[in-house]
Amino acid sequence: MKEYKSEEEFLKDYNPDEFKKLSLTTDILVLSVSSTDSSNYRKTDEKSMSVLLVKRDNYPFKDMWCLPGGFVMYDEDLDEAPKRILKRETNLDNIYLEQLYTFGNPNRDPRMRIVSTSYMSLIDKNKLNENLNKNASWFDITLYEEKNNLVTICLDNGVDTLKFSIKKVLREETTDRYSFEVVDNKSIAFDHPLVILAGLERLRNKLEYTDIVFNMMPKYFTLGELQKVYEVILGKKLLDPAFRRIIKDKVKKTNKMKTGEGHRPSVLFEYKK
Amino acid sequence: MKEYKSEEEFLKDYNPDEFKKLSLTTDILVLSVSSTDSSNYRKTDEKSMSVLLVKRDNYPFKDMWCLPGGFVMYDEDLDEAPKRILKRETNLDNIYLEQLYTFGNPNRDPRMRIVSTSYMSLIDKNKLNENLNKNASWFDITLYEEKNNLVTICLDNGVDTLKFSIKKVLREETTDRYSFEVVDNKSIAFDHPLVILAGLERLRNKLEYTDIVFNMMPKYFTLGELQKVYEVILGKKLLDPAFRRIIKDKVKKTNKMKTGEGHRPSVLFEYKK
DNA sequence: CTAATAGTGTCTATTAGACAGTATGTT
DNA sequence: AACATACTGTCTAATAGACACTATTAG
Repeated sequence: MKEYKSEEEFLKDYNPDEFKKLSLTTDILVLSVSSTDSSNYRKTDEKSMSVLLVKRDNYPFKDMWCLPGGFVMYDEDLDEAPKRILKRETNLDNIYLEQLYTFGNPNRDPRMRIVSTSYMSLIDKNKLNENLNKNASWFDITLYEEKNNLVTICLDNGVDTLKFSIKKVLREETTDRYSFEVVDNKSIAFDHPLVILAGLERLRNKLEYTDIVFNMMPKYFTLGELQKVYEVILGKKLLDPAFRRIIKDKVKKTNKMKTGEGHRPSVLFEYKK
Repeated sequence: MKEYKSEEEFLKDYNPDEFKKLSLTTDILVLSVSSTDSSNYRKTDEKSMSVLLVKRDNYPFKDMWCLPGGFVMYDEDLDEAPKRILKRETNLDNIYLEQLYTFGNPNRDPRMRIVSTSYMSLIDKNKLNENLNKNASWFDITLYEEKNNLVTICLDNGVDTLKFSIKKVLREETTDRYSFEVVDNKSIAFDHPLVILAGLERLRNKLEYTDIVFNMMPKYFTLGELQKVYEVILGKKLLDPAFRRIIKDKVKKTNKMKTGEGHRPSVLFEYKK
């Protein structure tokens, strides 16, 4: 190994191709909450989680649905890539984004070696007024609970239904060593089932110890609405008094009311930092 | 854009250099617990967190300390790279590893664009019997609590003392959007202060809802030892009865005892899955 | 005996879970 | 009036925090 006298000298002589380079992409799991209009005028809307998918118009996985994503540019900050792509797909800026996980199986893309850093984004759907890219669509998420470490996720946009299963595999003798394996997937491209599952779990965990949920809420909301969002993320019903105790320090009462719902009006709240 | 009839045809024609490729490395935060012998023969050893650093023998950052790491090979699974590097540095297999975060600032490495996926590893130091690589050394960690979002970390291996500070910066109006910025660092290479801080926080959080801590423990341990490990990770004292309530379902009593400590002997426990 | 840690009993304070009740709009 | 949700009071169960006490070894 040659000896250098200074970092400058070393850098001048450095061969950047000593190790074969690879490609880096980013995939964005955009999550939101959907309301499905109730048939009964009195009943409040049912809510469900939804994820933004785009239809691939080119190979590989042509005509399949996948998470929005793209290549990270050589000079681009890793955190900027998902922002750029989100802007392209939703025409929105300043959206909540957090890094989820980096997937690096050598065979995850048929083209070549591509490592992908996934991000999770939470948005309030009401913010996009017809700004959605034409090839993008919201899919409602149904998560079937795990029997012997198998999770099945069903996505539905009213036209297409995508269904896949993921198996949680204990790898070694050490504690806390799970890997996830897609066992049944003909409907969604790449390893995106893993991204979706990882994101849903992250969201569920962060719900209790962060204020992350307010990124999915409009500025003003009723506690009933907020509770329904909690319930759909956690996948279980909550008792009213318990829920109100938990969130009482996170929200601020306004003097606005939501009326015209076929029942007693409710006070609108806003997020209190 | 050319139309292809099949994925095979597309792949045959695919230009892998459409986007400029980059390099991917991995950095491993190896954490363990150190005991510093007490002067008083009766007193139990003080414990502290420790991190494994290696001295760089080449540019860039020549002669500075940094986390063990290296390039991810083109054909290598991302998860395999840290295993390989850990084997090289500690000669140990089957060690707990989890992915931490991927750092992708374009200027984080002076050589070229290098994105780095960091991993956290937890080990029981007793497992390495002189197997440590010569250029590697354990540094005790002291974490000075944050005043106005500033964290200072001090690392000490008995010879060198490394000190740096990290500032937590609220980025935008959205909830839960922090970025971290190294404000004072002349002692440790790359953006490794961020990796260390991220890992310590991850460990602290996971302590309460996982069994991750047992990766740092020997097969048999006393509850006093386990409690000291909890205390050094959390940075605060715990009350005995409360601690024993919390871990009672995670440990199994053995019929072994630890004696000769200058005070009442204690029962040895082992991890119960 | 003393110093030091091991280990337990119990009281209290806080938090979580459950249920029942009252309130108030729309149709 | 009936329905559906809004909102609250209160009891109980479970958990967390605190303190005090006993136990047991080496020296």
